[in-house]
Amino acid sequence: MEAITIKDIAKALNLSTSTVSRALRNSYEINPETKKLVLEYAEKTNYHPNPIALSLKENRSKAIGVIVPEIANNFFSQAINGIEAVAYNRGYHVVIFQSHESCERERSNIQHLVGRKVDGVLISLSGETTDVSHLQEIQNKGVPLVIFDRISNKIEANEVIADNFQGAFQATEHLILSGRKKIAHITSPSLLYTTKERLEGYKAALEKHGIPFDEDLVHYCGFAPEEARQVIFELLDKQKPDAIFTASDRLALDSFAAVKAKGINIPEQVAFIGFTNLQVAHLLDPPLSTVVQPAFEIGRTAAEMLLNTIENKQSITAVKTIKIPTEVNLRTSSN
Amino acid sequence: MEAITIKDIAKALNLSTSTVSRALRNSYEINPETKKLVLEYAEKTNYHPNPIALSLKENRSKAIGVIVPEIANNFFSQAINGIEAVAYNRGYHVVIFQSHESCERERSNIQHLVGRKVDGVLISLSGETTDVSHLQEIQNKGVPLVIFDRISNKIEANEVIADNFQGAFQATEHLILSGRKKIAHITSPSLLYTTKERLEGYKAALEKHGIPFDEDLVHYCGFAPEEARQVIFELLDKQKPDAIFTASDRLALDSFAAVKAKGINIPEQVAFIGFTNLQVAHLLDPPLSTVVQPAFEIGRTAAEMLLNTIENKQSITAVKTIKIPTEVNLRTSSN
DNA sequence: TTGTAAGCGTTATCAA
DNA sequence: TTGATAACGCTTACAA
Repeated sequence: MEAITIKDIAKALNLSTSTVSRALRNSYEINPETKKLVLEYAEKTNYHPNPIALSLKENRSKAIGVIVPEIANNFFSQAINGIEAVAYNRGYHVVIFQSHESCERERSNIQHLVGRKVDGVLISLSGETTDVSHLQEIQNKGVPLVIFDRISNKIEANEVIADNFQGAFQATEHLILSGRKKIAHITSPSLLYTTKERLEGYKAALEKHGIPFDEDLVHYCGFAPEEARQVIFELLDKQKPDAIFTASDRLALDSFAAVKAKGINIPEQVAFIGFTNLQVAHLLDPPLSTVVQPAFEIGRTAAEMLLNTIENKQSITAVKTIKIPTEVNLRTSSN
Repeated sequence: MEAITIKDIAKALNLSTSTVSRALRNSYEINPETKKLVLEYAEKTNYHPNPIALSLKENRSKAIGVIVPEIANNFFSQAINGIEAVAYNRGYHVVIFQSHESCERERSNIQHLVGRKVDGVLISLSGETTDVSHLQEIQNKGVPLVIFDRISNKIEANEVIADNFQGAFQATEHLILSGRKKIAHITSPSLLYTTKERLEGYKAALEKHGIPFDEDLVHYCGFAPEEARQVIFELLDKQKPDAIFTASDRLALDSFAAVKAKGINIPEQVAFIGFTNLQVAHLLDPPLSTVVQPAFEIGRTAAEMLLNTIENKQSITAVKTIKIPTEVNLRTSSN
């Protein structure tokens, strides 16, 4: 039941391994009949080249590594879906790791992937990552790299992100146009690039409509489960906003739940809109308006960019950033 | 910037590769000083053994393969999370594939994984898989295998599943105890093992409470997006149930949305409970009672079982099935 | 057109 | 205690 090798074929057909190898790969420098013989035998015995031997020889693995903060997250699992779709079509494997929002773990993941000789790396940075030397190292080693969604301005790399500025602008403007003036922004840790971009979009919308920016209305939340709830309660007590713009699935749901728990009416007293990839936003009570990051599309695009770089269709040094538009879904209680 | 190898160390220290190798692995048959020298140099140059060369030599990869129908699914992404947690702790990599509910794709995934010499496979069957010969083949090859959640009775293998019977029983009984008599069951394709078990639980609860089983109240839904909606509309028109018990996230949401779209009051006219891993069930309008499959736990358990088999802590032939209890969350509009 | 041999990085066997 | 050599499966100069 052991897998058949080129040696076995060679022995069976009284040929040398190199002849068999040639028959299997090239078409030139080989007698068509020999070739036919080999191919038939290979077919019959269900021969498949050993990818590990190939990796060792060619120093590549036909695999790409993916590092995300968490798999069990709508955005990331959808992005992985997009990545996998492209990789599969182009004959690559996907090796997935989670950083669990830990920079230490992220470094270790990178080490593993490099050791495994992956042909390229797709990464969305952990919420903790400020030092990006581990990424610079793999760039120096010539390993193609694409950063998606959670990018960093500390490193020059190919990037794919949602248009966070635009999404945040639209979300905020939507709240303003529906008559809100005191719009809170509950968002992710301040060092994330996406956080900054969204804040800019939020500010730009306020400015456009002549509403002064009040930094007490902006709250940064870590990834601890109870944190958002505390922040919201405090916010509701002190700043008393008439609208909340949240930056992620988790923040949207935690805020939503916290506001309801306080017995505050949504959207009469506090209107909501969130950056989320929830698929049930329209079924919530009341339905939640959302700004959606096209996760699948982001994954797809990032994977394509990476594979193009790997296959030298794109220069490894020509760094660029692709922005994918967000989608706004406005929902009212009536529909 | 190329990775350093044993050869490099040997050359630098004027030793043979075998001595270096020994210094790095064994402690015996080696001069402590030589060993120290090698280890120091290895440390200094940041030497890491090439896992690909090791794989080729030892015919194993320190990687496990995971095949799930879809990654972008709460249940599966949480299960993968559990798998990854265990694998990481025990020094294994996780290679993930999706079958996209296609048996063909599943076979191809298995081929890839076997080719890659993964040390074991974790799989949750596609909704289409009836012929399990591809699984039997890898068993014959001696590749450790654990099937989780979507198992099959056509193959003897290690399995980890939720207690679907118990969960379905509790769900149905809950509806009965709240006064419902005409309880519909919207469920997955009939050939899934989980579907059968849930149906049994449903029937058992009806029987216990003297309600005759009516097969017109049971509807099997494929994975097409619009299918559930159609089924629900028809069901509402013809059978007019006073309660619905659904079998998955998707079916719960689609049914929920369809019933609301019909302008039917939940739960007054139709009560709901679903087998889901939604994290927002309590925020829906009205809150949705759920039977939760402990996805993370299932993944964790399956991965542990697999790694124990791989590392020979468990015989590969001693096949067993582990059932993980489900959790029931009852929710009413008032809380 | 085909075969021989070296090499990818490592370990195991045997000899020194 | 150390070193030379073969082997894992494959490709590719180079030789025949």
